[in-house]
Amino acid sequence: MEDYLESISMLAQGGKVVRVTQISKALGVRKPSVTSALKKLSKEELVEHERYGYVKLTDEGQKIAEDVFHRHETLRHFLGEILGVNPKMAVEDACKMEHAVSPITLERLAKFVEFVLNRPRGKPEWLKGFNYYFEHGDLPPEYTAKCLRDK
Amino acid sequence: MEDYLESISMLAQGGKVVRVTQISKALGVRKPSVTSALKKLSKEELVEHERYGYVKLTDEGQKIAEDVFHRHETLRHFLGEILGVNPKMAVEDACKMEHAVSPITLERLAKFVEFVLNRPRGKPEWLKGFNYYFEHGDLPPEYTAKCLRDK
DNA sequence: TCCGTTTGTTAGGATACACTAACAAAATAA
DNA sequence: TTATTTTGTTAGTGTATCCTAACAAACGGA
Repeated sequence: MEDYLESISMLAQGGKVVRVTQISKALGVRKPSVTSALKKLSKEELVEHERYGYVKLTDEGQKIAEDVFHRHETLRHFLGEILGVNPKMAVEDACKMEHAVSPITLERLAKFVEFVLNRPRGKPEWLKGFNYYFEHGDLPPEYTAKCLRDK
Repeated sequence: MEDYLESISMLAQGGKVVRVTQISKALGVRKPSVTSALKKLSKEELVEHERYGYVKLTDEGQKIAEDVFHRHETLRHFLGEILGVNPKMAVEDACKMEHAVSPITLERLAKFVEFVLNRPRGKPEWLKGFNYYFEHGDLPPEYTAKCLRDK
């Protein structure tokens, strides 16, 4: 259900109206699945939807959608920019993982991503070291040199 | 189903025999759920189990169990030792996430954890900086000092 | 050995999704 | 305005899990 909310929110960007067919395509499910999801979400007061009409999120629904989106983006950034997973797979995995992360963990992950990518400024050296390590299974020359020097 | 395999594998550690009740308790589900899971896993040749008897993993089942366990441990380490999530929650979140991570992403995560915690040796300084940042919402004094100096 | 407890199974049902087929409403084009 | 196409709904199914209640097998002590 979270995916439906997230998708509706995305499709509504810029004040556009949202219809069943769009949601169906966005999520890769058939239209009857959308209809029944909407029925359920209406009952929970997360969307407004009348037969054959447009779909709109309630405030509560919008809040949840934004939360899911935030989880998604945090994971996507972590996977893509820190682990170096390719963009397509980063999105796919983020989609699956976004429903499994607890709020507290997510908050820490968000801070982590922010810390690594922006503090004190820009991507740190060690992350480049990690990329090298991942590609070559060993540390880059300067690390090794430093290690030897330290001995 | 993966959870069943993982659990059976854990319970069998050290050559111990495994029974339905144990699995039931380990996973927090009722015994009929275990019985039917075993029926299914038997059909897929992942476990051996005859009525009222012990439960054993096949080689194939053991392989999958170990893979799940590896995913679990990788995630747990990441959450606990890098993000600093408390141990109990690290386990819980790892349990939920372990079924959502693709193999490629998992491999990168494993390398990342190894890199951060062991290369070139021990926990790096910046990770302590992160912990401080998370607690105080700001960088520790030495970072700030370094920043100013660099200016 | 036989009776109660523990352990495991069967039967039947609930929920959360998804799907197809068939139909109904709305929109569009002739 | 009527015919056609597009869009959305309903009805009925299927699969994956879980559950409870009731029963059956196995185990262990008196």
